[in-house]
Amino acid sequence: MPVTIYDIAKTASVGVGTVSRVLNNHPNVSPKTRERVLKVAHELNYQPHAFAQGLARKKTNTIAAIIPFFTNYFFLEVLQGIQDKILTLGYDIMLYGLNENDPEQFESYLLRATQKGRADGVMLFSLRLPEFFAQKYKHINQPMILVDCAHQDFDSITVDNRAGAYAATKHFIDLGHEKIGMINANPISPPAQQRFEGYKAALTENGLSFNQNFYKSSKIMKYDGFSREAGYVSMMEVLDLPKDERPTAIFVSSDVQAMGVLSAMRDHNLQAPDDIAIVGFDDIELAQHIGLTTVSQPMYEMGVLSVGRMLDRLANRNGAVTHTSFTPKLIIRETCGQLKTKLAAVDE
Amino acid sequence: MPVTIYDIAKTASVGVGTVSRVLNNHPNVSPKTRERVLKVAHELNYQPHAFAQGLARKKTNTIAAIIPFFTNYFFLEVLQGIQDKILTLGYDIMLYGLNENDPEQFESYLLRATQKGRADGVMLFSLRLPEFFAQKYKHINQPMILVDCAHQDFDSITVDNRAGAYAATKHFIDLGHEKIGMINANPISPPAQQRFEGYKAALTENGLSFNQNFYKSSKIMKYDGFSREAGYVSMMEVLDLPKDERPTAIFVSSDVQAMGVLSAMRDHNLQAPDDIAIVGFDDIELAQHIGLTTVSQPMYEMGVLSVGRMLDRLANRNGAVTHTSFTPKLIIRETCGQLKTKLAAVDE
DNA sequence: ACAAATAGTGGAAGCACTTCCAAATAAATA
DNA sequence: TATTTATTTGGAAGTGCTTCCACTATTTGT
Repeated sequence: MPVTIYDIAKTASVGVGTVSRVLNNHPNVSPKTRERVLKVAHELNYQPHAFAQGLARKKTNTIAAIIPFFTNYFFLEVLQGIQDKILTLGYDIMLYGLNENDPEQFESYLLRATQKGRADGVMLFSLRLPEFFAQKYKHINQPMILVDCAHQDFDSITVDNRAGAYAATKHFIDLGHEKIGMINANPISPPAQQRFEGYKAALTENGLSFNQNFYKSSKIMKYDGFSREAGYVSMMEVLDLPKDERPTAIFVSSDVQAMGVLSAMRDHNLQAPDDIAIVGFDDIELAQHIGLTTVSQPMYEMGVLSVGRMLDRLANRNGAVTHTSFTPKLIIRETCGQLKTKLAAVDE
Repeated sequence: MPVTIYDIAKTASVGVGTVSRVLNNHPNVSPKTRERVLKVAHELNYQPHAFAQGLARKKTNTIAAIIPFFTNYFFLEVLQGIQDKILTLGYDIMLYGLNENDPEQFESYLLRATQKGRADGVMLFSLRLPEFFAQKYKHINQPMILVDCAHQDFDSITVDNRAGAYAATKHFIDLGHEKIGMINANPISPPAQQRFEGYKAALTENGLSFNQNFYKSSKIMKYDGFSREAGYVSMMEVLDLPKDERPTAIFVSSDVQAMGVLSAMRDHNLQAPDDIAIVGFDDIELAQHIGLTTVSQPMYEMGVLSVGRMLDRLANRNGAVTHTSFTPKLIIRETCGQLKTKLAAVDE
């Protein structure tokens, strides 16, 4: 039933080699034969068998993507970038979506994605690569590129969390704030650490000192503390402080957390930016709906770029490992407020 | 370099047939041989070649999913359901994500997903299947199952839009509203039509008449009018009406649109539910953050079920076509307000 | 017109597996 | 113990394609 190149060969009275050559645009086949074969192929409604091609070519034309489906939808836009780029290049995407932060499931996906003959390469998103796996994997001749996470032995594309956090904090300083706090996710997460560093650097490099009372990090493990609940809890702690000991502005390490922060404020009948100014991080879709000032990452571009890296790597397996970092940019909306002086003028 | 079953066969001094039998848990292989082969396979760190298996078995163990990435993130949760279910079954997912509503891209994905030897079946999400393709496809012996869309010739899993809209509208009626409006997406979209029908039915079956002035449908083509902008524009029209001619409650055909509706209200210094009560449809993540009453679809379950259908179909290609419909349920939050009488008592 | 180079072609071998068939071995029956 | 039956086993054939090698047909040069 399914038509193969043998059927074409027979019908067009040529050899299978010739058919293959025509189909793959190899030179060295006369125009008349080429045309005849093409005609027959079309008439028979021929479709190449993907797996057979893959087997013979030792190439799957597929790349695997392991993506955390939970938290912040960061991946979604990156995925869109990848999608657009990759399909124009004739590759397909094999999707492995983690629904929760389960190391076992992660590993099983990793194993599966890296199975021989399944995909030409794998892309890993926002997931910490277990060291033992990295070691094991290095010897396999299959490229892996890391997006929003890093490992010295593999190509990576990341966002400069430190710079983003710095920009957010600096913005508060420029607005005239002096009591600037931060609500962080769980510090075991590298991005959380980096964002904290940026925050601290902005403070100290601009003549403000780091005040432990204004800094809350989460101990919640789920989603590494990048959750609405974590933000809520931390903000509640902040609001336990007497009114005049509270920070006047808070940089929150993610937009989802900022959602929780905002809820906590509402529960205390407080408003951003009037009572406390807020800046988030990520620029999830929600952010624009609620007017959250936040730090935006060029997600789509990261996706596109990561595909480029993958192809480079596929073409040249032994090139030097590269690490690319994008600088995120501050998107100013309502929750950060305006210049303090201006505000004061209006208020009083 | 890569180890094949021949390597195992040689090392274990058995034939390749035996190796294959062991690896596939066929009976008729003595315990000792089985053990020996297994041991060697493990020592050599053997991994079966996915494509070679696929070719020989005439089965890819992959299913393709064509999904619109744009609008309402409905698909995301469905995808999670699919993901969880499918991987436990040993299948992989090939992802084809449409970034925009581009028929050409859609068709190219469709072609690709249905390519011979690429996937065992394809799942189509929220996408209208072109009739010519349906006809063409029917003859291919590859299952296709439709999620959130339908076609008589293929299995489908949908949501009962009519029932959902009915429930939303009925809720307003129960709350005592009499001037109940609807802001709809573009009526060319089947779900939009169905939701409109449900709205209308609820009205007429409960002694209220349909008032053309309270109904606004969108002419916007982008996303079939399921967008924030569309909602905003329609609501602005509504708000052009003199205050006492406006509806007191509005059912909006999607949550994204409801976002726009709410913005429009804010721009007029109006609040839900105090000034106008609002109910949406979809229950996107946003909805709970902003307290939007809405109609929720069992998305995860739909994903899980769709995988089940796919496997059934894979096992029995000639069974009767099935159409499953889920009844969505009303999630009551803040934007719909409370009983009119109660409200009045508080207000005055 | 003839040799030498080139273009075009058929088909075998290989890709890494599964599966079937026949042969060999072991177990069970008489 | 001889014979039948059941269990194991090796390996060839097949899956649909690419690629290489040898061979033929066509040009080109002289």
